[in-house]
Amino acid sequence: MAADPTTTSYLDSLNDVQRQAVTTTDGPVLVVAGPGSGKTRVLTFRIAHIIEQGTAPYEILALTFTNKAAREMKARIETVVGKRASYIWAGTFHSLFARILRVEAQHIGYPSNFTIYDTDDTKSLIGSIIREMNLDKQVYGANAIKNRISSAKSSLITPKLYEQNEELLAQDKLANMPLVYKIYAAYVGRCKQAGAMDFDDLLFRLYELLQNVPEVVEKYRKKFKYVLVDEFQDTNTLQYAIIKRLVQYPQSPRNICVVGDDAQSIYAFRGATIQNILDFENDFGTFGIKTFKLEQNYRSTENIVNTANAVISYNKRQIQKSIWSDKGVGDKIRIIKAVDDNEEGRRVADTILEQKNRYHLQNSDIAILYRTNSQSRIFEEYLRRFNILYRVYGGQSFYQRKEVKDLIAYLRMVVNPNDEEAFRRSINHPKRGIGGTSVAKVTTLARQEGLTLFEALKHVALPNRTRHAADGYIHVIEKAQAKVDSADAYEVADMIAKSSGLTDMLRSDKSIEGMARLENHEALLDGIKSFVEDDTVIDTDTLPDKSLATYLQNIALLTDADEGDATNTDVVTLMSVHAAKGLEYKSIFVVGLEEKLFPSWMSMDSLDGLDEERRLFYVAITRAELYLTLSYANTRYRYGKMVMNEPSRFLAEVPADAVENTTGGGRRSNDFEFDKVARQREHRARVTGVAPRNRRGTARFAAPKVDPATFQPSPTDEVEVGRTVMHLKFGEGKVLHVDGGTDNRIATIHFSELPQPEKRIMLKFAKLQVLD
DNA sequence: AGAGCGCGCCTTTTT
DNA sequence: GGCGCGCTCT
Repeated sequence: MAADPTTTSYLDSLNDVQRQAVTTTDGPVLVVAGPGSGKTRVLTFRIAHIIEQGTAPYEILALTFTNKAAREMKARIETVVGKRASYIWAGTFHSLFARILRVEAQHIGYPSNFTIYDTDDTKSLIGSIIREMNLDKQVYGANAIKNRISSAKSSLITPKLYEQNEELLAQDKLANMPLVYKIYAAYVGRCKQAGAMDFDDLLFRLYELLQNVPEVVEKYRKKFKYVLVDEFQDTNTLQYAIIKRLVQYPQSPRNICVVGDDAQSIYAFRGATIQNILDFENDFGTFGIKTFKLEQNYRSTENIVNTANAVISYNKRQIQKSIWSDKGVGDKIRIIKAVDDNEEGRRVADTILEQKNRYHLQNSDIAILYRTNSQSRIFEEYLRRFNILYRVYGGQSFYQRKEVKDLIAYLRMVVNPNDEEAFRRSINHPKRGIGGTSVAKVTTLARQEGLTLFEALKHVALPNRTRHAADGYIHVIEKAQAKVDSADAYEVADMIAKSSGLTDMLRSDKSIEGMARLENHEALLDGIKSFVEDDTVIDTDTLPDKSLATYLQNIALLTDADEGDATNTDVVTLMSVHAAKGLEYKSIFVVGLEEKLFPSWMSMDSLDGLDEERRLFYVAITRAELYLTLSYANTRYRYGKMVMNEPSRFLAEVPADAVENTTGGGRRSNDFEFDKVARQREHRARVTGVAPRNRRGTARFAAPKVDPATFQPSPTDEVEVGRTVMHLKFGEGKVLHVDGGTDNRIATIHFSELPQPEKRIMLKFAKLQVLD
């Protein structure tokens, strides 16, 4: 196709290697991309280029590591190719595969309403199995077994293969857990029976599907003309096997592009292997593989890039490349030495204030990165005292909170009554007098008769009073089930919140924590409501699905980082180094640089472990554009005990000439004074109950821009091109365009108050008031 | 069956 | 230091 003006304009903004990586669309391509080298630009332009050349967007599969990365990518492609971008199959492995499995589940004996078990469900189910097998749970730790099962699945090892694998059996014997293979088999059976898949199953079951059902694999091979994989260094054996299944077959065009950086591989702990990059070169070597190395770093100053290079050179095994920058030497790296974790927190907050003043930085230019999520607390404390707004990513997500999971358990029961973990969670919560003994009876009957727990509950012999309670529970679930096809997710959820007694139970708890729980409970209902009312078009090739089942599958794959940034965007970011991958900030603080913390004590006994920690440190420092500050404390509290730590070995690997000269220890004379005042303030806050809790608040769901009381939705046939309309959430907007079928009209509306003003709105769900 | 108390474990990192 | 689990008593 001849280059039209738009085509050339985006290609012009790339350097030579980038442009080649973009325009070499056909055949296998490996892009090795250093930090800040424009990897995302290449990926997005490449997809845009493929579309410009005439491929339909829905024929492109783009696998990213996080939902956020996928969303960003789509938004950026949209600026080149327009609205068509929304049809691209871009998302995480887990979310896109769940979407396929929902359609194809029947081929592998699963309902399309399958439940997704999260980590808690998995652990709890493994716990039940251990108990039922009468094993000592001191010896058989649920966590260890979960990891064992997870890595088996990630390496394509079924229970059957596990049982035949001498090496794995020997390892288990050595760990005093010779029966892991039996637990694994039982676990897989129970998941299947419950109509549930854990995170690994979303990959593994899809792999099985592609392996065993020819018409399905045909269908998706035909559908996906181009496949792209971001962060390829973090894929595991199973993920790569799926990719190969899709693109590696006779007569395949092998239009596969993987982008990655071996130096940024930080997920070996969950089965990711750099081996995939090497294998990729072998697997596609005979099919004219093209390799491009992006080595110019456009993000960071020379000081930062040189430091990163120096640090990573301590790792022996790596793909040769030389990352360079021409952004000038830049500021020296600062190192904060603190006597304890408190001082570390205070001095980091102090430095943030100083940088904001000196360099005119916004809060949003700054991030604090730590090795473990538990380190966030102390920084939160001092940022709060200094009146610096912040947001913590990671840790417990909203949907992991107990009170939220309690209501979700009921919703899961409604959608999939076979869901064993949802049953256990909801059966006696709120308390209705069905305790351990009764549940044990139910479980026994279920095992004997091969029934699900919910079925068994209906038939099991129980004392009168308990029988009555059980019938009440069954009624709550079944009444909601009767409604689930005719009502939307919110109506069902609202009904069950009341009929289960959950709302009443939370209302009666007047303690501060109780009120926070009630708030979260209500926030969940609000969230479901906005899911139902959300009338923007996301995946236009499928009709919007407001069912409870869809809602549940959506939230199961949400992580904390995906949740709304809607309210206040000028905040300092706090997160783990892992969560920071792919992001960049003008100023970065890497904190807690101590032996046994960073590198983690868990990884210190192996060279591979240490290498991965070093790559993690490499990822951390390469997030910085202009300013990099490293900090450590000589002592800190861990499990309530004071521990002493040596400074991290990684600090010694930072070149001395890149570091700012700090003469004289750096203690300020008023440090102690400040401490005293601050402590008193903190104490007062605790006593009066104003102490900050619930760090993420409930504002996660965007507040309506319009007063709902005066808002009057107009009939949708009044929505026409050129009219000014009011939307409950997006405010005032102008209708640019209306399309779609008669029974599904879609309006394109420009909302001037939004950062991305153009929205596509489905009129059949729309809440719009026509103003003139 | 449920409330209350003490013990022990936890902390890597995430979809 | 805090949470979850199990034991014991009612």
